[in-house]
Amino acid sequence: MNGSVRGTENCHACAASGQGDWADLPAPCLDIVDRLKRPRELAEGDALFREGDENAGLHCVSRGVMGLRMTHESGTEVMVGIARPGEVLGARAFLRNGPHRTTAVALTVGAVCTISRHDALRLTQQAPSVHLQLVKRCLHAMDEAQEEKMRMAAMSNRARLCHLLHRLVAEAPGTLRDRAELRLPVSRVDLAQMIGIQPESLSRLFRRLKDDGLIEFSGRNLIVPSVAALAADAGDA
Amino acid sequence: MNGSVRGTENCHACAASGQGDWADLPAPCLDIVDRLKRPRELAEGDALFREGDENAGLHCVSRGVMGLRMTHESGTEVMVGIARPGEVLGARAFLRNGPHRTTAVALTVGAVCTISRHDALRLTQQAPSVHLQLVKRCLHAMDEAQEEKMRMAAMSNRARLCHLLHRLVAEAPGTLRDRAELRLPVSRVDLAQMIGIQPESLSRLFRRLKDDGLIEFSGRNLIVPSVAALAADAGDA
DNA sequence: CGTGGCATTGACGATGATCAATCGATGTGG
DNA sequence: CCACATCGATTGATCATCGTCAATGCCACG
Repeated sequence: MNGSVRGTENCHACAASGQGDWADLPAPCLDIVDRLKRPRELAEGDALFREGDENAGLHCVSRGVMGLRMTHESGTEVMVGIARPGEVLGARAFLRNGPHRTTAVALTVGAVCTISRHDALRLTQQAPSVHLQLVKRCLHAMDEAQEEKMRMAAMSNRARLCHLLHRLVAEAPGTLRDRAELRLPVSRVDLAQMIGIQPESLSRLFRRLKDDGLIEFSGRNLIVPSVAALAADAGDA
Repeated sequence: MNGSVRGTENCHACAASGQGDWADLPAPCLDIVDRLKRPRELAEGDALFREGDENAGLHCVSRGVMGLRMTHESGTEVMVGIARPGEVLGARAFLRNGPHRTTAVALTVGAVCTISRHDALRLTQQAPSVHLQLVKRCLHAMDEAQEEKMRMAAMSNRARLCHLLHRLVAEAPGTLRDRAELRLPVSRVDLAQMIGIQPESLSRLFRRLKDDGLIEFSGRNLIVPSVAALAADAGDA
């Protein structure tokens, strides 16, 4: 799929490809970022940082899919977010200058670029636009968190699942017209945790959606005949 | 009510009283804020701003309790936050320079101080510490939103209710030792929405907690014999 | 005294959690 | 190559819980 860009971790290409967090930075800034960054390959399951770790700087996903997990005191882990190429990770911990509150793990093979905390500090101080961009990203993330919190309280499990699938479909590349076909980047257990139900319940929900003709699936492979229908089911019901 | 009796809305006193968001601002900054602010009295039900409103500046709660609601497309309203004296409202919309995404309504009689967008802009530009403080507040709010999102997915309804009550108890004044007695600032419906269940289910949950000796209540008046026991029940189960 | 809003209760059907078993894919060792 | 163990996903059965509809109680207010 996107294995074409392997090796050439270039910020300009990276920012241009998706609508990444750095997309609307002025070109000279991107040049600096490009010089400062250190690329790193990730295998599936590799951790970028863990809950409680001191923040080591800013990370930017260049390939693959990253998962953000949070641990509850009771021990259960919950996936609270998914990051794709172009997205910045660790911005909150960086801005707060405190430890990470989430764990970032690679859900697929991929790569990230890292700017050390030291460099990032200088960068944000010299280029206020970068700082503003980071704040903007956090504000956006916060809007999402709050919206999802509301959705969690106001919508049915089925609607939440449809919404989540819709989001995954929308984010994934390779959607043509209204029909989508993709490989889910997350396990059933993670999926279940993201909408707050048990894996068994998720299985039944999946079967119902299949019975209703909304989706087809086999393992992690998912086919959505009509994305619009999926979105409609995520809105009400 | 009559402007004449309007009290001494003094930022120094306000910041000193609670651990407000302005608490660790340098004194000269507080002086400026004190001059810029315009106080306003609020009756129960008054709206400070509504979803979609352009942000008019920064608001700081000086007395009373404010509720933050969010509307889902389907029409259902959900209370997503509660603000008490010392807390700043509208910081996100101000930083983002966009419309509000929540509606702020007074849950009790109270008062807020407002700094116009124009003044606030000058202030944040001239005093970076104020800007940083606002960002810090947003980051903190985001941590809370994310944590609550996780809690929403990982914990039982009963545990979530205990957690919410514990938070309300902790925030309210007048808790002595381990026993707490307070008047809830929110209706049953709001309470139910905050943990994502129906009012009827909430009623039954309340009764169970009472049967278990965790709480006593009559209308909005709540008595918690052992705050520690309540916190314990919010952790697991 | 009646009315309307809020909270509670009951009854019933729908849904999810839990325990347990099965199935399929994958990987390992003989 | 086959047997075996393992992990993830699914299914079934059962019970607790929640949502829904309806009725009642409570209280403030006109």
